[in-house]
Amino acid sequence: MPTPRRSGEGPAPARGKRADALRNQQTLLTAAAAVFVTSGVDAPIREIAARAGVGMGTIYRHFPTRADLVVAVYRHQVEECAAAGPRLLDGADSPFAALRQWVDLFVDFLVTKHGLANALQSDGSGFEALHTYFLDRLVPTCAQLLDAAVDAGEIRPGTHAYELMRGIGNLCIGRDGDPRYDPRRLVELLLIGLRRPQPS
Amino acid sequence: MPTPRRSGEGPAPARGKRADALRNQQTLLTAAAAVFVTSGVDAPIREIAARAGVGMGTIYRHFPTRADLVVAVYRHQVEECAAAGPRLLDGADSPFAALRQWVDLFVDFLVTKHGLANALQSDGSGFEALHTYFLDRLVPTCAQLLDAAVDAGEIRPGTHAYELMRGIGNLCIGRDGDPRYDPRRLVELLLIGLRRPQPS
DNA sequence: TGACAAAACGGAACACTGCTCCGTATATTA
DNA sequence: TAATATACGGAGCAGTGTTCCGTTTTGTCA
Repeated sequence: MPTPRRSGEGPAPARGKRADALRNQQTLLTAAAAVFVTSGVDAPIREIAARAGVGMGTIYRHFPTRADLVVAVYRHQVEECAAAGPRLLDGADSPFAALRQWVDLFVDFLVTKHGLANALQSDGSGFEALHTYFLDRLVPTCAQLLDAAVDAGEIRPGTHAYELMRGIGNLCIGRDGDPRYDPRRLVELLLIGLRRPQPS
Repeated sequence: MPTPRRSGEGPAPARGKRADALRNQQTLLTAAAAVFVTSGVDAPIREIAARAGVGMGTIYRHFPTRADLVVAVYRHQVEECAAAGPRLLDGADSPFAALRQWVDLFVDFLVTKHGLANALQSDGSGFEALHTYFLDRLVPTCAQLLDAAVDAGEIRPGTHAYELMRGIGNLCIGRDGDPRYDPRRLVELLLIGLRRPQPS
């Protein structure tokens, strides 16, 4: 019955993989999540492997680049964030309010992940894919909210979702816990800057 | 005559240093500047040493941390930027215009230095001093411009220069040359966000 | 069940980088 | 010129990313 037939190629077969491989993949995700919390997303690979009780080879086999691992760990939350856009658009008082709420969501996500915002913009070796995944996944949602706010006349047109997302991500970079620097305040400033001068 | 007496301690004696030491220090600055352009401010120390034709020990003796070297290379430009504040305040049409011009100056400086903005916020080992120097040097100037604009009623009070500077610095982080991301546009948005809703 | 092939594992080993340490070379002074 | 303080050079250690291959485990089939 568990015929491992795989007609096409597709992104996520997960069929035909050996039981130990599946087990280890899960173990690695759990270990990585834990290590990310304590040591940040750029923790030594060895540390994650040790935590999971596997060898270095295993980690690289499952997650060829660091970005693959980070994406896997945070995939759920990113997808959730992407999905929240339309919902907020429906529920909020105005498109701009929805945009603001959504941005808050995104910022909350970033600031609670030690070093993630940094990694997102890092020009380091294994992080491009991370950058790409986040942007690919979230820019469309952001664009939808942005467009709605433009259509409603609440904000000036001309700003691209890609640029805004990167800007917000950038503002979230920093040693966490500095009371003199709160990304939220600056992000708020950025959003205010988007507004139409006069409500027409 | 060149009595090497040094009464106190002070920051910059530079007296009594051997001729070769002085020469090497200069050579290192030149080499570092060149390497920073091609390989970024986080180029391998070995590369800089090789370029200068000196050993590793020499570089560490003159510049104990990476930040010391980076600061030394860019000191002139940073001081210049700090000094430009008052001048702009005098010459511009309004304090806000002066602030904008000054920010432009700062952004221009950052975006033309490969990886400098990154390093400024890096939580890496040898970069804290860099962060500190830039902020110590530029925050007062920024605060002066900010206060003037507040006093003139052009912008809302409540924003701190430190936070603004860090935000601007953060926005300048990124792989340079991405046509879809222009720090200047976002910085402009930030400045617009600072303005008073109604010119009172 | 037992044997065999494919899949997966583990970790030694290599490369690269930051940084230190100390024997050697050079400048300065008397 | 001799003596001494300074400065130099680079080998060497430590931490990390990444690869490679001999060994082990799993799944299959007779």
